[in-house]
Amino acid sequence: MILVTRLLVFRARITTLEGMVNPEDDIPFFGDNEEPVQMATASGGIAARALAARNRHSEPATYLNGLNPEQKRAVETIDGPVLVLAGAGTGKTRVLTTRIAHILAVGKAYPSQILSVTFTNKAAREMKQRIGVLVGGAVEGMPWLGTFHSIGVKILRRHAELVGLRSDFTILDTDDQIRLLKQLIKAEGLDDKRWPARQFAMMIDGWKNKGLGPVDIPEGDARAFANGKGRQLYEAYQNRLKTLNAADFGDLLCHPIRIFRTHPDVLKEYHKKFRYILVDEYQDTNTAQYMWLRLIAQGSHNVCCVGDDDQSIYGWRGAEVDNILRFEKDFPGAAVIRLERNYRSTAHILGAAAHLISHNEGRLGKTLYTELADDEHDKVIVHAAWDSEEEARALGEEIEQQQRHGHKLNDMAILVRASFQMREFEDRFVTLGLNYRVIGGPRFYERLEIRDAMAYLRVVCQPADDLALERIINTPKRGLGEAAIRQVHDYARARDIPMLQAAGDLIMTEEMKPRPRKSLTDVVENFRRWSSLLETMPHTELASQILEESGYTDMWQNDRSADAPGRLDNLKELIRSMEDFESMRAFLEHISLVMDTDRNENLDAVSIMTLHSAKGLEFETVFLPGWEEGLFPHQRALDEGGRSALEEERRLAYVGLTRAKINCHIWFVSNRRIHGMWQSTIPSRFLDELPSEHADVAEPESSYGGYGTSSVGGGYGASRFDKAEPFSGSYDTPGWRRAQANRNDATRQNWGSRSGHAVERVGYGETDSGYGAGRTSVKSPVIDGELVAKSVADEPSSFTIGDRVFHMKFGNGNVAGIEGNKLTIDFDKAGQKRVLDNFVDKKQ
DNA sequence: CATTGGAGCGACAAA
DNA sequence: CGCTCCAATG
Repeated sequence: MILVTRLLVFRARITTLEGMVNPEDDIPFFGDNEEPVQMATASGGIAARALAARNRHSEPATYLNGLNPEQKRAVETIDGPVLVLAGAGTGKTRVLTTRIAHILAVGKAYPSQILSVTFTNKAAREMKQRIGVLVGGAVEGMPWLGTFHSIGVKILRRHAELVGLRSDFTILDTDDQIRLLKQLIKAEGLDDKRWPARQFAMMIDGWKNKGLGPVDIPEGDARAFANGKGRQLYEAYQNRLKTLNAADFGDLLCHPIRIFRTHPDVLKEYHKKFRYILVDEYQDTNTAQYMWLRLIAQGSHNVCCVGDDDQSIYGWRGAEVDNILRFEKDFPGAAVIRLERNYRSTAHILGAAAHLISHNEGRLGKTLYTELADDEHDKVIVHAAWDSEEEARALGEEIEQQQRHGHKLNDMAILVRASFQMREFEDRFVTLGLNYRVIGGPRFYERLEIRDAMAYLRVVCQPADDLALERIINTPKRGLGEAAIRQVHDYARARDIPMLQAAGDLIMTEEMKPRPRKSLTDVVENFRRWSSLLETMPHTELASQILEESGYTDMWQNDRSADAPGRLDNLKELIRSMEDFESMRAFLEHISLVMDTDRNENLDAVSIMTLHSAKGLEFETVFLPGWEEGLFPHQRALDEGGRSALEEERRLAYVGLTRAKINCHIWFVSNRRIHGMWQSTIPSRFLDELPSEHADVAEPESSYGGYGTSSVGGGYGASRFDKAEPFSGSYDTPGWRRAQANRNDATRQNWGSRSGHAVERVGYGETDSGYGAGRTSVKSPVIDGELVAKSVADEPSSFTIGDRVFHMKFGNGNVAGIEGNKLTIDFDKAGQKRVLDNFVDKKQ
């Protein structure tokens, strides 16, 4: 009852607002979904109640309670440009959401007049949910809360015709993009092996990240691909997209920018529209996003960007940390607010992270502090494991241990550098029966059968979608082979019409052989019928009808292979998930933009995800496996990117550490399988950047220990880590120094001796000695003049077929084949394996 | 035209 | 290792 009263008061307040707003300022925009919203609904909301309370007693709003002075300032400074430099765990999201609540509460804007941009769908979802807590149902009136891409689509659909598209354009994913590019490269008469479409797709992505169209790209870039045909191909690609009525991810930003620039009247609408602009993760904006934002922000100047330069991890995607550094120049008079009090992590975790990140040079420099005492908490713990299998096993045991101590699986996460690391954990957890959830891993919508089904739906919704048609025109098999498809394709290209239309024309002629002609007629008629049902039949029903009538479900039912039933299940799941959308088009748009599905929200499960997708999240316990040179920092960063790439890797490590609230466990292994071959690895340099006051090495003898006891070929002696002393100062022999200088070799090989005595752990004395400048030639690691390993065989292998050999992991075996320095060995116990010759000893 | 097997190759991160 | 592409066969 009391609640109801408060809501009424709040509602009254909103009504007043309506009165206050100059009608001119609120030009009805897109109508339907943007009616002025009733802010408080049955669910109420803190801000709503707070405001109600304030109205009665003139008290400060309670939603501001509990904010520290800086946070409060960031929330209340709503007019003019504001830059919030918010370190990890300093309540960034809270500031953003409270700020929105505040803007609404003081009546400065309608929910629909706030533009709020995030990077990931997850962040958008979370923000929406948290705003909902504050302002209740008013959040439903915020159509402009979303990712750059989803907001870009929304704008583009409204003005598609200004860039030569129709508003029902298709959004192509990377896969479609590559297939299309491959066609174009071939059509140009180029060798698609020499000029891989994948690489060209990346170049185009890069250009679009900078907001460059075909005419804008630098001459050098244009020449770099396909014998100087780069620009021409890019142009052809854009033209083809137009014909296909399609846009790729980059276009979702670039097209709106072009529209804003060429149509000031359109831009003006948005200037009036967006009274307040908020941007999350500003350090990750790329040039295109930055331009987009600046164009829009010219209107109100009420732009608030929140970011942390230490968490900039998307440089490879074109992010410009500069954007955050030059904010004050771009928006003169900007208020800059620093949030440095960390509410998330223990002092140990914070201390470890801070020390690590201090090795970076290019940063604004913030000092995070916490008021949590650290004497009762564990340090960051570093574990060593023999290989990735054992890493998974030990990590699994650690999780079970935690579980026995009453910790929820939901509070634990495994954060990996690269997604291929995930599988090992999944395998292990399946055998353990441990619940896990993979976030952003191999995704539902990337499965073959799902993509096929989607292709059918795409053609029905958007008949010009040739890529989709080509995908399924002969799936299931209908006798429309390469020849027939080419015929349709050529016919279509010659007349510049969509393939489906071409097919429709072609079957009326005598040009085709009878058999394919009959099949093609069926296809064309089917699609015509399905399209005509689009407006009348419920979309889920239509979808299952399409899959039935096309013979697609039959195809899998007749399939005797083991995974066919699973695929049928997935198709059912696809149809089921369509129910949540109001139309087939809405469904298609959703999945092209947000590929992630997290079902089973209420299941208690460990999360497995990449470090990149972990940004913004937090967990009680965080596991960070795979801290080895070459994996983390990643080899490509070491080889190509120089110092800045390495610093980005370090920021990634920083992000990983700062996800943890209480416990943080790091793992490194000495053997990892890369490309199916076992390679020896050395611990990541980042481990040496953890200060010993905040990081400990796990005792090898603890419950998960037993490194040397691999099941295969076991009993080859003590663990190499028995005497590991990771944080014990530096080694200083000449050979050690040379080894360090050379450690940027393409392959990290067999460090230390193989005879079982203590391993020489990397003890970088000074941080800048081992890497950075001066990598002129690639050499193999050398210890005291002895060549330890080499990645490329420049001389014949010293082994011959039939040699009896011994391998650390697999035990004894016979050499069965030799290719360069790669040996195929029949092991007595482990079967046939391929290994590098450095890892086996010849027996006399 | 479809199926099959083998060679060859490749890979980081995401909307 | 796992995928795609190609050539050789049914």
